Amino acid sequence: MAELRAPRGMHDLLPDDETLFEHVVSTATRVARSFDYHLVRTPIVEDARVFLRTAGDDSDIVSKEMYVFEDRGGDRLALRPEGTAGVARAYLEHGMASRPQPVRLFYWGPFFRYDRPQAGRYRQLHQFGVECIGDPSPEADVEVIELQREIYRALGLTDLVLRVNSIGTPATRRAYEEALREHFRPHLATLSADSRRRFETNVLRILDSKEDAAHEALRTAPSILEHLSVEDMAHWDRVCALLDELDIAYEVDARIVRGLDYYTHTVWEFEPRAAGGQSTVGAGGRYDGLIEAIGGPPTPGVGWATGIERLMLNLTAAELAPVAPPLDAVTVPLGADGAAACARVAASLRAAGFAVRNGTPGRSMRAALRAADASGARFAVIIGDREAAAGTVQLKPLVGGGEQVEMPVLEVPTRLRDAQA
RNA sequence: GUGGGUGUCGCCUAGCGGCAAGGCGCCAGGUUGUGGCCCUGGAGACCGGGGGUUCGAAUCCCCUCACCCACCCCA
Repeated sequence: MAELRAPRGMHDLLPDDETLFEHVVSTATRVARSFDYHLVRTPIVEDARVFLRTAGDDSDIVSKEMYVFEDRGGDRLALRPEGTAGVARAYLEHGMASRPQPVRLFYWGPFFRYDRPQAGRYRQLHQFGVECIGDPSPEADVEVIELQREIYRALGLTDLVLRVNSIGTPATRRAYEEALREHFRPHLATLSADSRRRFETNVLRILDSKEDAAHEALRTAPSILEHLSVEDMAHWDRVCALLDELDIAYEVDARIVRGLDYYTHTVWEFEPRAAGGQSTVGAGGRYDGLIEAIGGPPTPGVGWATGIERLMLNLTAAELAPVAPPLDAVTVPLGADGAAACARVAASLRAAGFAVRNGTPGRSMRAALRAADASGARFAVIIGDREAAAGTVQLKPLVGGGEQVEMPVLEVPTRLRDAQA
């Protein structure tokens, strides 16, 4: 066992996994671009206040999961635990409110949560997310949900369940919280300690509790949907109607309240049908109060994030992981002149767009061909001193049938291209 | 933070008081410059770490660390 290891809950992404990671990111990127969303890269580190002011003091992210540190200049910084607050900060800082609204952005990269690791849960995780900022309409909510669903579909994940809810505006939420308190007050003695604490700090999140999930008080709790104002209800009804219009299947789940305080109106989650522990693949919501919370003008926004590692787990389980594209050729150098010629031929083939490994010089032909075979390359390009002197190569197909052919160096790119078709 | 499980070459596994084995992978060979299958050889392990019991510990006991799984919560 190596003495030095990657930090707890953080992982090296080795070449085999990287193929899948790249597949997820490139697929999501392609779909997002097709909806006119554009990549934004914000720093991995932010002023801690960006998250402290937005996520809510009782959110798990702030209360126990954030990596916070002081830099050498005494600034209080945080490794970003989620993406929306940083993107909102960038929107504000760069005056994106003066661009045509809404501003459609996507991002991907690492996020950090100081959490106890387990299957599908990491201290450094990667998310892909989108934000649609500056449009208060239900149409924007449904656009980002549709975009999310299209990404899952493009990846081949068609068995995800979409659960949707509305948590209204802060005003209706406050009224609902009062109703919830009245409902839970008589049951306080029998609820878990965690729920009793939430009763004071954030009563909504009692509904989140799995510890008390079977408690009678949770089953009989009033639904937030019954407490929506007329305006909230209009927004919610429109979201449902648009989802129906687009044939996006969903289930209404009044217990989804989201872990972060900044959400308003529509909130949702995508989960595999065979739900296990850490199963949520992606989740999102509307966050009309967030930009105000970090010092900007009232600005509506809606977005979601999806866990790249969790997508990778689901794709692997469903055998939807792609195989890496094969190497086009490996050179087999024999002798000093052959080695020099191999390097030149490899360079010219790469310039022509092929992926070429230059074979290790000094090996026996047997060993070199074994290595070429193990690489999975389509062709071996054999050059010994004889071929080097003649300006030719022995082009040997490594997969399927096909005879080895000696040909001038200049003909090799054409042959490789023909063989691709 | 709370439970449970597991630690033996790079990976997977056997051994469960008496010389640490095997498979995969890696390297080199199997007579001239030709891969896969097969065969031979090689490198690679202070058996997670520390302490104890014993003539003798990978093996039994204690402590510790790490990882995994689950809870909590979430991506």
